Amino acid sequence: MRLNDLDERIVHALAEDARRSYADIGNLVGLSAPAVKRRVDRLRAEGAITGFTVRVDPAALGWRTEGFVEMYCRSNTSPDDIRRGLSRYPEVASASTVTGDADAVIQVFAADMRHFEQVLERIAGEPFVERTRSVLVLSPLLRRYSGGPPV
Amino acid sequence: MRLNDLDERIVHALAEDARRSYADIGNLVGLSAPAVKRRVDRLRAEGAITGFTVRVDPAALGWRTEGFVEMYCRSNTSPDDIRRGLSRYPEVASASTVTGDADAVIQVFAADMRHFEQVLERIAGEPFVERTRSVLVLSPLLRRYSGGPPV
DNA sequence: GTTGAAATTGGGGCACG
DNA sequence: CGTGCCCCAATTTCAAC
Repeated sequence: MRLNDLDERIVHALAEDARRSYADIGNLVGLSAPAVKRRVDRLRAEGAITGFTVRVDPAALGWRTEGFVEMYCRSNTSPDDIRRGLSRYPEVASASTVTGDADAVIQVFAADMRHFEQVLERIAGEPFVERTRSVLVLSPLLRRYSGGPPV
Repeated sequence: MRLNDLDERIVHALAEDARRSYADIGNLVGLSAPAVKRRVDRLRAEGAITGFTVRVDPAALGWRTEGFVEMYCRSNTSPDDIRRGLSRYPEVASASTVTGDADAVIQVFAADMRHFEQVLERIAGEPFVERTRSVLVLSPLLRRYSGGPPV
C-alpha cells in the first residue's frame, strides 16, 4: 500500500474538511473531480482511509473530565484480553500496550470526576488488572489531527 | 450550549459516517433533511461540532511509530509556553497538562524509531523542558471515536 | 422557534474517449 | 485522467404548526 504525493494531498484536504467536494479537492491538487473520487475510493478500498467522522467539542457533549490510565496487568494477560475487556467501556477512547513499567495506557473520557472514579473502579476490578495509575488532564493544550497521525 | 437527544443522535450518526446524507440521518432520527441540516448548522455555529475529518490508518501514511512523552518543565513555565513550543512540531498530535509528577503528556507520531528519537531530542532541547520520559506504543488495541470523546 | 414540502442549485457518480 | 451527462443530494424558500 503506497501513497504518492497526490494521494497525500487529497488525504490532507479531507482531513481539513471531510465534506469538501471532490471538485474543490481537485482544484487544490490539480485533478478533475472524478479523478479525485477514484483515488479516494481506492484509498478507502486499500484501508488507508478508514472512514469519515465529525470533530466535536468534548465539553459540549458533556465529557468534561479526561485522563490517562496506566494499567498493570496479571502476567498471563494477552493484549487481546485487554482489548476485549476494555471494549465494553464506552468511556475508553483508546488503549495501547506500551513499553515501560505499565502494560497498557488507556485514554478515558468521563462526564465528571465522580464518573471518572466509577469507571476507574470498574476497570480496576477487571480480573486481568492488577493495579492502575491515572493522571488527569488539567487542560488540553493541543488537539491536532483529531487524535490520529499528522495528515 | 445545550444539546438535546435529537442533536446527540445526529452527532452520533455523523461520527459513524460524516459523509452520510442529511436525508439518511433524517431517516435515522425522524426528521426531514432540511431539519437535520439546520441542526447541524446550529451545532457548528455553537461550536459543539468543530469540523469534519477523515479517519486514516497511520501505518498507511508512513507513521509507524507512536508514543507518549511525559514532560517535566522548568518551574516558571506556563501552559501556553508549552502549547506554543510544541505547536511547531507536526509530530505532536496532542498535548495536555496533567496531574501527577509530570507537567504535561504529549502524543507523538513518527515515521520510525530514528525519527521518534530525533523529535524527542529536539523537544528535550526546548528551553522550557527539564527532562522527558517516554513510553512507546507496542500495539494500538483500541482506537475509538477517532481520539475524541464518545459520541 | 422549529418543522416539512417544494423549488432551485450544485455535486456525486458513471460511461466514454 | 478528463469531459459530458444524468440523477440525487444539498440548500433555500415558504407556508404551517
